[in-house]
Amino acid sequence: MEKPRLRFAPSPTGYLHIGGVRTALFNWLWAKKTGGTFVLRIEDTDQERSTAQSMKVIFDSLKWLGLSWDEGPNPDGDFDHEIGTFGPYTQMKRLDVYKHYAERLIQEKKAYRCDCTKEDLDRQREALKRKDPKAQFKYPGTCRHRTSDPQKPSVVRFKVDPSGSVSYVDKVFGEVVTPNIELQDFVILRSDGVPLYNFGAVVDDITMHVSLVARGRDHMINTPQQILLYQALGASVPEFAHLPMMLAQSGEKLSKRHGAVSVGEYESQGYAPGAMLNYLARFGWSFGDQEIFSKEELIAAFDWTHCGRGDGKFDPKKLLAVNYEHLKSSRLMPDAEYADRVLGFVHARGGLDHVTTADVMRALYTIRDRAQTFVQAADMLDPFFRTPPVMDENAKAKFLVKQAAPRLRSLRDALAAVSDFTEASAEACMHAWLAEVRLDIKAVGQPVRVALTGRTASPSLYQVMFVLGREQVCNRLAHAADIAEKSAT
RNA sequence: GGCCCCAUCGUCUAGCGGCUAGGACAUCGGCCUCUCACGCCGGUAACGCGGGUUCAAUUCCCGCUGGGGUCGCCA
Repeated sequence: MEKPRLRFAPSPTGYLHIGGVRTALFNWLWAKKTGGTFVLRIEDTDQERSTAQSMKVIFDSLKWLGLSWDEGPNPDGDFDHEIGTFGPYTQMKRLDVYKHYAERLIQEKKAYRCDCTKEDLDRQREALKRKDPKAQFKYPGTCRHRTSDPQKPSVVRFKVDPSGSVSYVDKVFGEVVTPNIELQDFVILRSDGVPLYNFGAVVDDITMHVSLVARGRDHMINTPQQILLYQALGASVPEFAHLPMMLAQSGEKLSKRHGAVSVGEYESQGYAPGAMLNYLARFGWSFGDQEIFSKEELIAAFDWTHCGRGDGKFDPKKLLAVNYEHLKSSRLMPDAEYADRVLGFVHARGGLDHVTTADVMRALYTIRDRAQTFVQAADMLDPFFRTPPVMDENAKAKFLVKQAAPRLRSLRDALAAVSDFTEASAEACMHAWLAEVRLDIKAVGQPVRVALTGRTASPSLYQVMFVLGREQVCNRLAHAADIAEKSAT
């Protein structure tokens, strides 16, 4: 079998949607698995909505996710830079290509110019609706057998033979048959020479030798028209794989109304790209009971036969759980990568610019299995690096009370005498001290925790002590004792 | 409304004629415990309905119902 060529063809009209990412991912996975080619093409023919900024967002998101493309625009260089055989793949730079193919179809009488105006058609549509509300409007073929007025602006329409039918075997849905009678003479080129989706995509997929088109099920309706175009242009028809939709919890189309839907939001909320990919891959695809995958495992396991056909609902809670699986210590992410990623979130908290990767590495083990996101992780790390730690007012009021002051001082004195300050020696020291002052750890644990971290929840006290170091621990205990002293209670 | 697609726990899913219908997330108990988590143990929870086919249907066929997609000089 020849190596497949796949593509992801988003239009730059906003952020990169997680539904789009799933489409990109399935294409990418199959290309990686088969040694095929993954092409990125920007479909910017909707000039009203396309922006250079959202094109950049697409590049950035794809790069963050690690979904690298083999051919397509090079965002790091000049857009005119050629990569591989083709490129850059932005449709607005290929207008003459579409025009050429459209011209050919006209020559061969497979398409014709039509100068019916949009207003005319709208009027006809409404008139029909008034006469028979249930009737379906189709272009009546007004210009099919006449020569359009060259003075008037005209579109190019593709002739559809109403007899016969189009059929193809979808890699996910199986055989799909559409009678041509359901179709109509559709527009392939606008009056301004810009191609419409169906035509642009087909011409591009032909010239870019795309052999498998995998896209959302919302495009399934376009496939018959596109196949007709392939045939009319004498090109071989690619394979198709349509993916079921990812809907919001409400069952509606996923949109901003239903919470975060753009890749960028998840990035800034502290999700790992691998987790995002893992969740999306397992959505509508399965591999026995396995839920957690590295990228490599995904590539090895992916196939089309285990793609489901039913639409699904996006579940942010499960995504969060999958993210935790990727963040906790495991084969999925080495400490160094974790530290690298979380450092940015630490710095983003402000006032912690001095913190280095090495600092994070030292404290990492205390929080790695506790944080679900990098944002949470950075928050947990905060007390280690900020001196004095930010005091939670409620924690202070509840635990740094008068009674605690002498205890904190006494403990400080005990810890100050420990020579080799480790997790174990700190623990041993504290136990000895507890025995000496005849207190239960439950009586002093929280005051100590608040003294050291400013919070009522933290990693193990001894881990915190070890990471902070003896001097910091003693200072913080003394500082907290002073606060407790002045407490009203 | 026409055309098209789909249908197993709340959610993502396994199942491809015979299973106590399995897993994961969520949820609810319990254990662990210096706090919060983590972890561990256990529970609740699904084959939409009606006809067929068959010795036997979650599984195959038909209808219904429900959900979704799409009906542009958007993609």
